Amino acid sequence: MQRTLSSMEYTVDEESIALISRALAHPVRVRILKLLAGETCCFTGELTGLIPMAQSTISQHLKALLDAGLIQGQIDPPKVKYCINADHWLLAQELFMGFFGQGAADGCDCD
Amino acid sequence: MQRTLSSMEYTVDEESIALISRALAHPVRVRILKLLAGETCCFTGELTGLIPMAQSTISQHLKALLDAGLIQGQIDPPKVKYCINADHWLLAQELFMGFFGQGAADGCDCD
DNA sequence: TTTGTTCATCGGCAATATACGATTAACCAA
DNA sequence: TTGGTTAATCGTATATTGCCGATGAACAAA
Repeated sequence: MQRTLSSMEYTVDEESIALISRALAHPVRVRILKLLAGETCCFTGELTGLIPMAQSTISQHLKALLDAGLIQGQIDPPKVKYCINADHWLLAQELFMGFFGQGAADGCDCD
Repeated sequence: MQRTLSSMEYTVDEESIALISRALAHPVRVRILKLLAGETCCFTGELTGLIPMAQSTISQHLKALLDAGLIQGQIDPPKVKYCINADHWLLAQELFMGFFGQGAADGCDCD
């Protein structure tokens, strides 16, 4: 995410929405989240069976979701369990609700 | 958005969420949407006065939002009015509500 | 027609994202 | 200790993104 040289400052919410959106910006990550949200839990190994991508690639996508705080992992050697990070999930939900809930209601004379 | 060689197919919703998320994945675009949604009505390229970026850069960001269907433009020579695309905005809202509304409620044995 | 205004698009550069195979790290079991 | 299993990380190639200045297109006004 390249930034301009000029000092452009964003609010925490703006940054948060952008950060979470980046995590959701690839359909396979949306798919993974759906799988994790549906099932109680999941191993990485099971995902490799469900998603036709290299194991390393899936691991990268999981890392992206981890970095965004949308999921969490728990080591259960030699496997790793991944699941939705409920707290952050709720925060993200509220964040997007607030964002999409704003404006666009009072019409626009472009129509 | 590079795709795997293997035939990975996604649902319409998954693709839509990824597409809209890509549009929201940069804080300046979130800011622009807030500005457009916040002001009573349409906005023009006075955005260049509010955002310390080159005019061409802002135009590119507007195009990204246009392509995602989140905003719409109306030519009013020599200016262009932009505003939230209310219809698509509502669809996006419902899409994300449905997405964030799923799962994460029935707990997870990772905790 | 000429000039001025506004916005989109082009070209170029640097940074990031995505994919893969290969390797490494961690751990259990024999 | 040795071997097997699982997942993260490394290295690399390619595609995309983001920024800018410069140019082009469209149109109103003089």
